[in-house]
Amino acid sequence: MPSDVESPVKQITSPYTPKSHDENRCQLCEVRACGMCSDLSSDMLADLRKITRSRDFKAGDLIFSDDQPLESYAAIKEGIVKLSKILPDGRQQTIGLGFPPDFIGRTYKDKNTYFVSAVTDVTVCTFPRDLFNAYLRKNSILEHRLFELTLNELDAAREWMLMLGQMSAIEKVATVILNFGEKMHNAKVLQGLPSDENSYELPLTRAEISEFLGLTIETVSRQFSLLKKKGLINIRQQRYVDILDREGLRALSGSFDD
Amino acid sequence: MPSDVESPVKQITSPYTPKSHDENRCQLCEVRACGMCSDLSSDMLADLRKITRSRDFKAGDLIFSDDQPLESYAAIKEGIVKLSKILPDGRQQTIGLGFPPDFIGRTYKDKNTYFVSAVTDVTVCTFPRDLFNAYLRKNSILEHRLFELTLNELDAAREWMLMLGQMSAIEKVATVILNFGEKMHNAKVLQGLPSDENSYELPLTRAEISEFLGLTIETVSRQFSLLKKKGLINIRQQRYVDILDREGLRALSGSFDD
DNA sequence: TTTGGAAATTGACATAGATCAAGTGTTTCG
DNA sequence: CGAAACACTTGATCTATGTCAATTTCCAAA
Repeated sequence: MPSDVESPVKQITSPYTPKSHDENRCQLCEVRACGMCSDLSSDMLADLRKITRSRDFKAGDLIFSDDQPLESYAAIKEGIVKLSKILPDGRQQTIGLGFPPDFIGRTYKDKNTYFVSAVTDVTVCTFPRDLFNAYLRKNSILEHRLFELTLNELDAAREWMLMLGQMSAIEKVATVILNFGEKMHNAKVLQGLPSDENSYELPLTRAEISEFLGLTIETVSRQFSLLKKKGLINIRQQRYVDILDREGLRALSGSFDD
Repeated sequence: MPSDVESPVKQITSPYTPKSHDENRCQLCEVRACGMCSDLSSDMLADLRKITRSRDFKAGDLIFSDDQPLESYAAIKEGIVKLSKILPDGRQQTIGLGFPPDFIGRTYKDKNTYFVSAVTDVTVCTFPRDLFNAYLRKNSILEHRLFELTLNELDAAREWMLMLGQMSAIEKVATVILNFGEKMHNAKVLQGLPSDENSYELPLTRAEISEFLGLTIETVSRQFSLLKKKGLINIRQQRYVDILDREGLRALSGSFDD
């Protein structure tokens, strides 16, 4: 339990990096087909595009804070973000991760109840809060899509609650190794890159994994070593994971094998 | 860790208890003003009423299972339900509680990923799945309202994640005592009953509280005794809580005092 | 009113994971 | 290239919570 309250992020970034209103921006968008815009007609997309800006963040940057009024929402085009909550004494819990094409920000509220920060370098498409909410109220196709994405997020949050409340350290770690593998694989496929499902670079440091699992760094590290000793995984240069025995991992993860 | 996999509920209930299509049912509904129907015009309400049925459950009854196809959704009119997930080896985690006027069921999916069971005797208003989804797609006012309710549920789920991941046993118990007090107070006010915010009947048994907090019955019991010894609460007949020192409780709960 | 059973409490002990401390790799930057 | 900074690992303890077991309290049915 840390004694001093530290910000979970390195710095707060500068305002909008204005970019030209490239007419083709949405057509070229990495997440056009699968994200929040996937059901929109070209006309609707053209409307929405008028209020969007592309914006870049460096790894570690704060994207949204939990205390300042939210100026905009965002859709992740590239990179990974984490959502986290912090207790008055500084204890921190990661409550979700965002991958492309996730939407971030609390629609219909002017504040988030959590921090959003960049885990890797990140590119997002931003929407000014009030304009976006107004547009959302008028466009029920977009609202429907966002509703679906929110339902998925709720399902995921509840899955993590089961993990946080009931799983042992080894089960938690086995679960994230499997989960991250899947996420990283999807992200690569989305980018059109080749990807081996059984081999990937860990997107989070041990410290970040421990914040996510509700454990300490040391415990996470010990579980990695244990899984390695059992021959279920291999780790190269601390950050590259090879899954050697997927079924064994899944059995250890305590979850259903679906 | 229990060795045998037990159903988290006593029994599965019989099918619909048909009731007459009372024209006034919706007007008289306990949760007309604050629930999912709150924004609907009388015309819309009349449409929706045609597909609804009122249905009663006894404490302990299973309402929705996580493995059978979902036949209907429901809105809670009276009573308390719990949502829970279960691991293959029987470990169970309560992932949410439902009070009037909450909506239950996974919209746009034909299965829940969790169990819903009655904690107390419960009365709900049910909607056949396919008819409701179809109606929802046509009525963006209703969909908007449900979206809002879902966003609130997501906020709540994330709040619990912080608790599950970071809080100590005493903090967890202090937090639920405060939370349940608020919930029970709201429920009473909604019913037009008198209510003392500092004195209420616990809706859950120690076993249910422990499933909610990711602790054991014994640990929960010990924390209750400890809070009593510290003079922060009093407990009568095991189920009635008096909050004697709200500020002290809140300080112990580790949360912000908002 | 008594009695049986469920729910809750309490105690003694075991242990998973936290904490504290001392390393070893890995990357960055002068 | 070397040194500093950071990320990770490993070991030795400590402690909060789980586990097992024995009561006690409460409530319902006879």
